[in-house]
Amino acid sequence: MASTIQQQLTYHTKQAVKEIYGADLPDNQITIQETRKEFDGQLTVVVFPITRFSRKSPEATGNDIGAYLLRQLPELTAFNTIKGFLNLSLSDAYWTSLFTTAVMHEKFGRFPANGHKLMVEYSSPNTNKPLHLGHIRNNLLGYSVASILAAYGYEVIKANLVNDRGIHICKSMLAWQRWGNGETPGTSGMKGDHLVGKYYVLFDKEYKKEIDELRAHGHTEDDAKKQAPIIREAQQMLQRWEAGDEEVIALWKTMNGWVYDGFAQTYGRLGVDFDKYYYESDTYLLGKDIIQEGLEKGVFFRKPDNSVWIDLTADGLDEKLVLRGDGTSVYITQDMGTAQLKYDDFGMDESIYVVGNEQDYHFKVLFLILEKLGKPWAKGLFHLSYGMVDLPSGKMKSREGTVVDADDLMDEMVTTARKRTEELGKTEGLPEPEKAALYDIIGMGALKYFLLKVEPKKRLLFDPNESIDFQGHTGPFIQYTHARIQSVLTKGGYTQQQAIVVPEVLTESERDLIQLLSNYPATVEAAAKEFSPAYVANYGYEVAKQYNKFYHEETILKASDEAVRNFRLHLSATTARIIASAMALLGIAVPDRM
RNA sequence: GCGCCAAUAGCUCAGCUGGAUAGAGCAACGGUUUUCUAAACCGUCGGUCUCAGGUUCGAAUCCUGAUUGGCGUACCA
Repeated sequence: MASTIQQQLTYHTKQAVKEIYGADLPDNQITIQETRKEFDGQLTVVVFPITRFSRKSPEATGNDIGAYLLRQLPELTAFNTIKGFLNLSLSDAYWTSLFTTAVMHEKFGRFPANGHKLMVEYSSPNTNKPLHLGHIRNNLLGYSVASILAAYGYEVIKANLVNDRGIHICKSMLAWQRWGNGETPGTSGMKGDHLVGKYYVLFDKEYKKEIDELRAHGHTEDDAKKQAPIIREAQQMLQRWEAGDEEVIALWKTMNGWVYDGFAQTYGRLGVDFDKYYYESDTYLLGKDIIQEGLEKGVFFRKPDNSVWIDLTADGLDEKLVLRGDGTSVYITQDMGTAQLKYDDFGMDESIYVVGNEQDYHFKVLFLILEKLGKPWAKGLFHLSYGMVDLPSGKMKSREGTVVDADDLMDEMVTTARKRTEELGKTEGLPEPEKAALYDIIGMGALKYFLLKVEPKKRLLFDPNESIDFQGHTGPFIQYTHARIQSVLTKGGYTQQQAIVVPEVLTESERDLIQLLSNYPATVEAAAKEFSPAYVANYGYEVAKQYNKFYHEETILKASDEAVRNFRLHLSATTARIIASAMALLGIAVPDRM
């Protein structure tokens, strides 16, 4: 692959410093950035670091280097130095050639396979309640990061570790047994996960009531929480589950089945999928052989009560329990075992856990332990920690019913999309099924973009009273730009096969658009390295915005010159393709009309 | 107490490994359509980048300390 203009500029700037000032300029001293709009040129070399070697003013140095570069690089047409910034103008021939040889290419922005395998574990729901807005963020992040890494050349495995057992599941089961009267999704008309969630909430109500009663009779809060009859019953149910009690297992299977049906619907609407499911009911006993291994290696130690610990105080952390005195697992025991299992199954080079930032400490400890155990794959583990989605009233809590339900929110988004679109009269004459599909694309696009445009680690505020926007820096804005381009292409009779003719001279908005489009691969790369879909989201917005500017400034179909018309159609088509490609990395569909 | 994370316009957010006068959107106000989709475009208004020091030719960005907020520090998951 030919070297980029940035690489050439770096090289020749070094040469210039060597020839003119007789000094070696280290690579990290060379900064090349895009020229700010208010100045002439497209690329800028920052000359301050060079003045150390030139012993001249920034302006004089810039002029020296600029003159040298102008002689060496035929792509350059002019330069100017302002306050220590050497602004370079590249010829229109350079930009059009960049466009036809690279940007226009079908696979522009997709990297060749790099031979590395990577797992993204995300979603990982509990099967005792429906998904809420926080889960949507998790799912979209996981799906998008997986797509971005695949585009960057990884072989990606999407995994979902389902938390399908434990005391929280037994709570729903017990409440259903007690108050359900045999209610099923079929008899109630409720989506399975919502039905099960209803009983989880009922359990909690009863539990709270019992706690209050006990406290009224003089128990301490801690004691009341342990002694409440209903929680004891749930614990007994968990023991029966672990003992393989047929009745409990049957109920567990039935109710989990309802939940899975519900989740499948929600996942389908979200457009996320998985290559591999792990179930905690299969993995919760794993990890004990690793405990043994750690004891033998002297990484772990046993306390008199028979519990097993690791001392991480030397690493600035605490002592951490890894196995209970009675020999049963804790959370981290399972996670050690599951990490080993996943590696044994796939042998991946890297493994990303998409989990909320409340578990930062847990993963820090987990990764450190695996490293101390000498697992060669431990250094490939990464916790993609994201911020919680908060409501104005604070954190969402399923037990207390203060959540924004995933299904409700999606319904609302699609309904709003329908309303907005019909107000604008955009879909008159369209058959109903097509309308419905379009509203789904727009509503989901608004929601997904809203969640993905924000840097993952930042927490997100969602105000249910303020609807998610459809104008400005939003998904629908980008979708609209795509639809608008498709409309122009259709009217212009454009086909991809048409040979491209390039004009001699570009307008500023054409040049800016080409330059922006040419940044697509670098954006994908940055997003992949930082595991941040936000880069791609914001890039898509920039492209749409720049295209709209171009669209308003120039006429396409009625361009005076046939070559210009042809070129602008190709430029539009390429813009649409890159928008569609970038949005696909976010799991956002783009319509051909809206 | 200790640890991790965040703090940028009234609100929601960008700002890449330090680089020019800190940028978008929303909200408010004004303008643009007999011409390719006005979910658009252009303009006005809006900032002591939480504070105080430090490093540097240069700091929203790096370092130290404080303040505020979130999370964690469970033999819960």
